[in-house]
Amino acid sequence: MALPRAGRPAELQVPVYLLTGPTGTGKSDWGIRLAQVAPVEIVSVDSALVYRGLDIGTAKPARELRERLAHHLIDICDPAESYSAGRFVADAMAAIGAIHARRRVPLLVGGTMLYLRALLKGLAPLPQGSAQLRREIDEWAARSGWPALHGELARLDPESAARINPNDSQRIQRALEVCRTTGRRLSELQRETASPLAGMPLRAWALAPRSRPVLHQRLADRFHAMMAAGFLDEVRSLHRRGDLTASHSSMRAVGYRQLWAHLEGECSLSEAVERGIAATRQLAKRQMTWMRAETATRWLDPETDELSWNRDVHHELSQLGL
RNA sequence: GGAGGGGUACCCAAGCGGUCAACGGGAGCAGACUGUAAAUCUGCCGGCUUACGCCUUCGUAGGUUCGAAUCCUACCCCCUCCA
Repeated sequence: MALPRAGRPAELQVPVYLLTGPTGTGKSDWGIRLAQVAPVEIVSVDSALVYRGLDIGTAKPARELRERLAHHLIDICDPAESYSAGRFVADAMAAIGAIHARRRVPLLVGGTMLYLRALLKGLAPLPQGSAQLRREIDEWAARSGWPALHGELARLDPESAARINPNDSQRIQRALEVCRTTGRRLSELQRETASPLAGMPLRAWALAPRSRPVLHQRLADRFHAMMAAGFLDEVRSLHRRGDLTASHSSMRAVGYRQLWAHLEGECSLSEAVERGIAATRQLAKRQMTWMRAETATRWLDPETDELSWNRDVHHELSQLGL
C-alpha cells in the first residue's frame, strides 16, 4: 500500500473544528476546557497571539497551560517581525496536518477573521509584502497623496481601483505592490483562489454575545484588569527595546497602540485607557460584522451553551471513534 | 461682595444677525474586507420620513428684528482673578 493512499482516507474522515467570536466572549476558555477532556488540539487564529512578549494585553493563555494542552501558533514570532495571512495559512495547514496525523482533531480558536477566511476560502497566489517597496510607496503617497496613487492604480489595474476607495491607503499600497512585484494585476491573480481546506469536513461555531451593553461592560472590566495585571509595564518594556515603533504591526494591536502613544507622551494614561477600551469595542464590532456574513456557522450563547456544545462535540468524536 | 471668562446636539468643540439641524473631532450604529487585519476604509449619526419635506433644538425666561445659536434685559449654573 503506497504511503499517500494509506494516510489520505483516514485524514479525510477527521474533521476540523472552529470556534470563533468577538474578543472577550471566552472562546479561548471554552477551547482550553474542551482540550482538557477531549482529543482536540487548539490552533490559535489570532494575529496578536503570534507575537512573543505580547501577553497581558492579548489575554494570552498562560504558558504552562499552553504547553500542557498543545496550543499552536502562539508565540511564534518576534514583535519586530510582521506576520501575515499568508504565513498563517501555511502555519495553520502544517499544524492541522500534524494534528490529523496524531488522529486528533484540530480546534481552530480565534477571532482574526481575515485569517479565518484565508484558511477556509483560500488566498490567491500573491507575493508577500515587501517592507522596502511599502516604504517607497509611503514616500510617494506623502508627496502626492493617496488619491493620486489610486489614480495610478486605475491605470495599472482598473478593476481593483474600482473596488478600492481612494482613501484606503493600505489596500492601494498592497495592490500597487502586487503589480510592481509580479507584473500582473491583483484582480487577475485573485481569480486563482482555492481553498486549502477543500475536502476536509469543517464544523464551525461562533460565540455571539447576547447583549451589546453587557459585552461593552465586560470589555471595559477586562481592560482595567489587564492594567492592574501590569499591562503598562509590559508595553513599557517593549518600548524600551528600542527597535520597535508605532508602525510595527505588533504595536498596532488594540491596547498596545494606545499605551504606546501614552509612553510617547501623546496622551495621558487615563486617556490611553479610554481609547484602548473604545478600540476593543470597535474590534468586537467588526468581528461581529464578519460573523453575520458567515452562514454556515452555528451561533452559541457564551453564557449558557458551553455544556451542550461540549456534549455535541463529544458525541461527534465518539462517532468518529476518537 | 467686586472684575473677567464661559454655558452649543451622547462627549469635546467651531459658529457670533439670514447661506444653521448648526464646521471639526471623538463615541455609537451599520457596512466593506484576498499575504499590515487587534489593520485599513465607507455610510449614517436631533425627531418623523425611502425621499421631497415637516417638526423640535444652541443654560432659563423675556425682548429687539421681516429674520437670532448669534443683539438686548433679567435670572440660574460653572471657571479664573481681586476681596
